[in-house]
Amino acid sequence: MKPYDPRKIEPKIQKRWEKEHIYQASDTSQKPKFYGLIEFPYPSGDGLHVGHIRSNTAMDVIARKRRMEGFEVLYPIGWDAFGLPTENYAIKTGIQPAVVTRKNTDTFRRQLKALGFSFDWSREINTTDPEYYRWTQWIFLQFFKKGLAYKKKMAINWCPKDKIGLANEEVVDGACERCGTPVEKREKEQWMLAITKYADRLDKDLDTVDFSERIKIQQRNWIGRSEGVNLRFKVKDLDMYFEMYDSIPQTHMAQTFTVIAPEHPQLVELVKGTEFEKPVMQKAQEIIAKRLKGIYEETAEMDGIFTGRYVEYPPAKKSLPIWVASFVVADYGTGVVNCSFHDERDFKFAKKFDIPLHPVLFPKDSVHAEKVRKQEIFYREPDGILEEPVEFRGRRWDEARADIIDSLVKKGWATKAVNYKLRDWVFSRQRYWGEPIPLVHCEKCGWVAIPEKDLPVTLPKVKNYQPTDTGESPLAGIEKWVQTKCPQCKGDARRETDTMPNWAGSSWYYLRYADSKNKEEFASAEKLKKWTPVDWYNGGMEHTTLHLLYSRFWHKFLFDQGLVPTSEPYSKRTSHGLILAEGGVKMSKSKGNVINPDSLIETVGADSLRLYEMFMGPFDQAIAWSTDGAVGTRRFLERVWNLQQKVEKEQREEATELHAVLHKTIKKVSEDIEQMKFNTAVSQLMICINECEKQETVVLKTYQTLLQLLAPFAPHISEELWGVFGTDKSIHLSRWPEFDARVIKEMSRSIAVQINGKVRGIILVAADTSETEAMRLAFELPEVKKWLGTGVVRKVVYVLGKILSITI
RNA sequence: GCCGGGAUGGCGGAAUUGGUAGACGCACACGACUCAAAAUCGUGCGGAGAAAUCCAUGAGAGUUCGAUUCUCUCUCCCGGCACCA
Repeated sequence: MKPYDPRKIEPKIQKRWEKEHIYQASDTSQKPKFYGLIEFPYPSGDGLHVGHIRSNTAMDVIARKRRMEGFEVLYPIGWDAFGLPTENYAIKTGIQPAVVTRKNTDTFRRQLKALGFSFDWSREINTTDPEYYRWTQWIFLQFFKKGLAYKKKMAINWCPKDKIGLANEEVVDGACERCGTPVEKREKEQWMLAITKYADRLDKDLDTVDFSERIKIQQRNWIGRSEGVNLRFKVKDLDMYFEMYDSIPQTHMAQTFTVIAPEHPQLVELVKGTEFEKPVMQKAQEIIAKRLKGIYEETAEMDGIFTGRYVEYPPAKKSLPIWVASFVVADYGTGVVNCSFHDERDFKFAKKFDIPLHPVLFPKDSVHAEKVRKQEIFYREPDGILEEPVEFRGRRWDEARADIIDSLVKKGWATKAVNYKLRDWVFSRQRYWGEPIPLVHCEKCGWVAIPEKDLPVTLPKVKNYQPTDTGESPLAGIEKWVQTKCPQCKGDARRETDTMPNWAGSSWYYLRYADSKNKEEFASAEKLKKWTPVDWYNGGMEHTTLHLLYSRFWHKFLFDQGLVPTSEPYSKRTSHGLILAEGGVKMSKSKGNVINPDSLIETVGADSLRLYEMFMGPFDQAIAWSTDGAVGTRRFLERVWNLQQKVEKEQREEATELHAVLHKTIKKVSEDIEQMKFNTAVSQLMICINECEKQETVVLKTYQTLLQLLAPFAPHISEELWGVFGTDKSIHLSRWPEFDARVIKEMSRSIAVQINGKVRGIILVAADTSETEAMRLAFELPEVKKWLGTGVVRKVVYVLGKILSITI
């Protein structure tokens, strides 16, 4: 027997797989399909991270198991290659981003292949390939044509040092990610995608998919659906009306004043020509300016001014003064809000500006109720008792909600309404390394789409990737590229110089895998029908509210256009935990604690590395790296290798206790993989190998089965040994083992004997031993005799195969 | 502040979802092999105790024959959101 040498075996096996194309998904196969997906990596200059390996291995294990279970498996790979790090590298070095990207993807490809993932490399895609982003642009144009892409002036994050517009995700704790300078806000025209039009379905349809609960909760929080009422009020002495949204209308009788957002478009009209006009507009400007600097966000400090106007408020038969307030924003609800004692912010504001309050909700406990009555403390609790409106006096705040809403609607004061926290998606970036937005601006025709036949609008090569002083994309500096003709009127026009965010290419990439070489469409209807939706998508928790939501939105839009066959892109979504450096801190280049996969493959081998990453801990939790642990899994594989010597050549049934352990292992490994409990699946394999080592010899069938169970985790060593002990056909195309429940059941088991709740002895019995028999065996034990003493048995609880509990 | 998830040996973690707490692995110690070391194999490994035994799953209570698991109260840690009316 040769010693186990992964450095020889692994490349050899990888070549064989490549030659036999065993991981290429067939579009015409009659087998049921399985589409497993991982988030395609951003090919950074640092090479593959051990975190990539963890999630890729997990899905590889699942894909390999599915293949062995008889599915036609699609497990594709590609590169999400547009983005800042590459652009910044280009700025620093002057090397073209496309060149840097090619170099980086080459490294990633080599590393991924060395790890033996069962990717279908024939479908490899790259978001920066014009043949790919042509369709990203095409999809954008569908949004544009349906009016879901629109331009809007809005505040963006601005780094005053770098003189550059920053995306929200490039702002960390209010400072520029790159230089740490505090970020300012600046008004700029931006392309927007109307994701809010889909807010309702993005929320509701979560019920139809198998996403882990915490992903659903996080998406729901982000969408922020809120149910309430809209009320319409007239401004006193003016022919002017305000709508306002109220999500807690139970306390509407407590409302004593109204606030309006300083940026509200109707504010000017409200105070025009009055003595209040000047001070109010001045204060509003002041608040807006402070907000742009982000001051209020930090301090929650309040500011405001009385406008001199009132709204007529029929429920209370009075008029409420209108104030401008710093805590109201124009882009949630309607930007106008009625305020009451029972909202903490309103309460604070009223106290600061001496605005009268009127509590209507009181705690049961009289001491506290008195304090509320005297308006000394803020109060709002679900079990509080209402005093007004009188028809609801004595009812609990939470329980009365539905009835109060009904009554408001009936009286004609309100209509039911829904609001969302979700905002439309800012889709422009003033950057070079992204998909050009395929639009031109013509003086006569406005914004005009580039005709389909002229797509893609390719990125021109530039000399200088440095953003301009004005915050425009470097593309704006290429006058030759910017100047063009209007496709509609053939007159002079100028190209849009903004590019798309890096979320664009990743919003639909899983569709392209179905038909990655198609030159006529982003993917053919037939192939989309064959492969979509994605059956299982694993990725990072950090993408829950951005990528995952964005791609669901794109997919739903495409579904509405009849371009994809399902309304949701992913049937199932799970997430992995981060891998931290040894000591539990974040792995980073600057800290010098990054683990290099190449050297690990060299020292312990790809199989050991894969196995360790599955064994290290619960898959969905963050965990610290330990290179010693990888050495441990290498030792395990050595033992699997050495077990060859004990294998009997003749095929026969296993007759020892090992038989039951083996079947238990088949069961546990099969079930644990489905639940992504890879750590316990691996430990069960270890238990089974330990059991094998105790035997004189191991039956061939047992060894074969073990190799099959190991195959998804350690595909190379199992393939190599399968060549000796299995068949000529790849182990990865063999049939996944099935367990025999009877064999497991027949296993004898030890049962604990408890006396007064404490374990005093253990009896070894068959699984179906009766209570009387168990009692008889228990009473024979000297420990039990001793503890029983002269006591009288008062109660016996016997759980089959688990415990015998005696109370004396 | 709101929402979610945690806390178990020296370390990563396991516990059939109410049934022998610490599986499996790492580290460590001792022994075998060796001139020696590494590798490998064997033994031990929560704490206290000579032992019987007792204590122990963040803290405190409760339910139960029996609680890491269920209920309540509290502490700490991690993640997400945050002027959302």
